This record gives sequence, structure tokens and C-alpha cells, in this order.
Amino acid sequence: MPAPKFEQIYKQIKTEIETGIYRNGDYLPSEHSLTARFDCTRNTVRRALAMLEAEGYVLPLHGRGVQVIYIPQSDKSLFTIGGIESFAEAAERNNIKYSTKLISFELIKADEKLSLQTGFDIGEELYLIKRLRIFNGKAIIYDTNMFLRSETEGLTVEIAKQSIYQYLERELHMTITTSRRRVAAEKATREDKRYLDLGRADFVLSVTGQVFNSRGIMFEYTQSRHVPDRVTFIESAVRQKI
Amino acid sequence: MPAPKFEQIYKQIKTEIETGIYRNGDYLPSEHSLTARFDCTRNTVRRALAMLEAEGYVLPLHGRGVQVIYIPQSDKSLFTIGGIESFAEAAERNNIKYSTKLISFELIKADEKLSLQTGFDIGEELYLIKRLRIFNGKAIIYDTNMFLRSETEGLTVEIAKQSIYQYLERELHMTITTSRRRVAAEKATREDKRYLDLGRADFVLSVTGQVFNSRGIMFEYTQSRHVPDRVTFIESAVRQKI
DNA sequence: GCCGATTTGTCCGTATGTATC
DNA sequence: CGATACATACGGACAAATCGG
Repeated sequence: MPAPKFEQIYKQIKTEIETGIYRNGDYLPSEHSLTARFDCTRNTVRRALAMLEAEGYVLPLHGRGVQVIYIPQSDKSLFTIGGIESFAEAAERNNIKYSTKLISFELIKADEKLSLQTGFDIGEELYLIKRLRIFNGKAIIYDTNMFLRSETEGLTVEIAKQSIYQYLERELHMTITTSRRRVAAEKATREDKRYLDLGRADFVLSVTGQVFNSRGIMFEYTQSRHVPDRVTFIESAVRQKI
Repeated sequence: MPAPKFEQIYKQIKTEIETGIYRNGDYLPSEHSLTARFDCTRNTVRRALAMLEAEGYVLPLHGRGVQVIYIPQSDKSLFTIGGIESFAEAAERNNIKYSTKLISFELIKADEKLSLQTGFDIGEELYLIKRLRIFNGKAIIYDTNMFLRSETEGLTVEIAKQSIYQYLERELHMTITTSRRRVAAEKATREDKRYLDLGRADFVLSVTGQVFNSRGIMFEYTQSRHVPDRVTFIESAVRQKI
């Protein structure tokens, strides 16, 4: 089963924008000619363009054409978060070497307070895993993950020391489909100060999220506490027409 | 010209989810029956559902149905940022009274450094406007806006004291279409400390963004520095199928 | 395990409207 | 005004996943 056509087109055009074949301010070829180029209908081309629009690569202008608004970012921060990525994937994309230190690995039950915070049902068994992410000898991310036991059976300390997502995807054949993220700046806790290399900062950038699998079950609640100035969080938004 | 059909459907279903007619874990009626209900084709229904998916309200499950994954957030923070909103709109949505204090209003020219930071061309004339947002007597947001003069002619101190977006949309008939945002936690500067009611915190949540109008011109660069713990930034993401 | 009904996923082709040039 | 380009919407075909009998 090959990748869907609209996705191939999306990736192709995205690559052409990123490599500078189409530059900021340029217009893409018209939908009509893209239709000819990719041998498909306008609907399919438009779907690919909609994805590029959602990611802030292009801006369709009624009656004129589809303008490229991609400005390559000279990003100084270590991490760029956007979309769904595991830590390992982000590190790879950012071309960074890292190591992971397992702080703790427990099996707990969700009480009422935790249920309210995370969205897990009361009484559910959860793996509570805390890990430290280390770059160049500096601890810059403190991850707390809670996995629904019933969906992630077989999780071990050994796996937690490596990549949990790799285990879920390759061994359990789980597909991660969607997540919701919240970003907030928070005062550093005692735990943060103990584990993270905060330097003179006494605050962290906290990213929490719920992750769903392809069966529609929320199987993970995650909180990442980042040393500030090392992370940027990027989104692009399209204004609702009123 | 009425609102497009797919948008009406999107809003209707969204409201029904938010008011609890469909609850977390429920399945929406099938696309087929929604087609009947809204008297349109499946394509149109699917477009509305795609919007709800992108916002993290629902999760379509192949062969099963469209599951609601909306968990009402008991949000303690004052502001919830997501999508494109002016400050005034966000305040209204969050049902909050506020006032604005104009700090400065200048006309400047973009130099090389500023050009690199903002994306404006070197030599462009910009309105540089700094404003303070105040709630219940506390200054919690420090806004710095740069508007391209050629696109926002007629901007005055008086307008800056009110809502600039209202002026742009109602008077200049400008349409804001898309924006890209970056979120980062940063150490408070002397300016932050001077103007913001930071309490014991010595850091801010910085949100920067570029805003485009419907002619494809980036006419605004904006930076908002928020008192932490008052803001949450929410996004939902859908994982790329690999 | 198979089969058929249901449901979502992809894609096609077409028609009409609207903005720009 | 006509040509071009994007926007919305219709209707239909087939594929793929799920579920119940």
C-alpha cells in the first residue's frame, strides 16, 4: 500500500520549498498546472496545498495564486517542537547527540486528583516513568510519562532506558495518531532544580500533552520540563473567517 | 454571502461537543447520517470533521466511526492562546475586563539586525508600538508590535490606545489570514521588570509571531511578553503517517 | 474463519461562484 | 470584458478497516 497521492505531492512541494526551488514570495505553479504535473485532479492538489498552508509554508491568494511564505529560520535554540515527535525523533531531526537517564519507574493507580489532571479514569493502572534527557553532559529536559498499563503491556525498565515509542510502534504495533499540547512557563520545583542544569534560571518551560493511539484510546499523559532558552515551540495558524 | 456550508457544520458540531451533547468517548453520527442531517455531500461533512480533528475535538477511526476526544479543561490560567486572536478578542472570549496603556509610539526604519529578526526588508518604515495590557490593576502582558507603514497607513496614537486590529479590519478593510508563532520562556529584561507585575518571577513567556494579510504581505511582527502562569498555549497535532 | 453490512479513506470528474489581472 | 486562478460543493466509485452473524 503506497503512500496516498496527496501526501506524496505535499512532501514533494514541501521539499522544493525547503531546498529553495520555490523561494519566499514566489508563487507556486497554478493548481491547474500542478494537476497536470502530478497527474491527478484539482481536489488532490488542493489537499496537498491545504497541508502546506496549515504548516505555514504557503498562503493561497484568491484569484492570484499560491504564494510561498516560508522563511528559513536560523534557529539558535536546541529544540524546535511542532507537531508530534518523540524526544528521540526531535533529537535526530535536530541532529543532536543525547543520552537518557532513568530516574524512576513505578506502577501506580490513578486517584481522583490525577484523573482530573491527566484525563485517565480513576483506578486505572499506570506506568509512571521519569527520565532525564542529557546533551553534552547537561540535563536539559525532565520528562514525566504516564502510560496506560492495559495498552502498553510489557514495558520494562530496559525499554524505558531506550526509546519507549520505538517499542510501542515496532513491538506493539501501536500507531500514535493525535495529541494535544499545552505550553506554560512555570517556576522551577525542587525536583527541577535537583535534576536539571538550570544555570541561573529558576523557571522551566512546561509542555504537557495527551496522546491517543489509533484505537482512540488515550494511552499516555506526558509532561516535559525544559530548561528555558533551549526550546522553541512553533505553530502556524489560519484565521477563522468571520 | 453566507458562511460556507462546511463552516456552519463545523461550528454546529463543535458547539454540540462543547455543550456536552456529544461527550468524550462518544461516537458522532456516521458521516452518512450527518450528510442527511445537514443536507450536503459527504465531502462537505468530511471537511467539517477535518477541522474538528485538527483542533483536537474528534478522532476519526477507520471502519468504526468518529470518536469525540474533547476533555473540558478546568483552566486556571487567565489566557488560552491558540489560533490567531488579537488580544482584545482573546480577552473577550475569556470574558475578561482589561485596559491598555500605551508606552511608546515611534516610526522607525528596519536595519539589518531588525530585518533578520523580523523578516521585514531593510529600510522599510515601521510603526513601533509598545503597549501594556492590564487586568484588575495588574500589568500582565507587554506587547511590542511592528507594523509595516505602507500597509497600515493612518495608524495613530489614538488608535493604538484602542484596538489596532479593529482599525485594520474595519477601516482599512484588511484581512488577517495567517500567522506563525514561536513560544519560548525567557529571562525577564529590565524593561519587563519595569512594566510588568512579575511578582517573584524573574522570567516571562515570550510569544513572537509574523502576521500576513490577504494580499500575502507580512505586515506585522509582534512580540508579547506574558507574566507566566497566566497563559497557556494550546495546540493539537496530528501525526504524519509514515 | 468467512461473508456481508457499515463506516471511514482516497480519488475522480464536474459545475458554479468569486477575486484578480 | 474575458481569461486565469482559487473556493465551494456536488455526486460517484472503489479501497480498507471494523464488526456482527
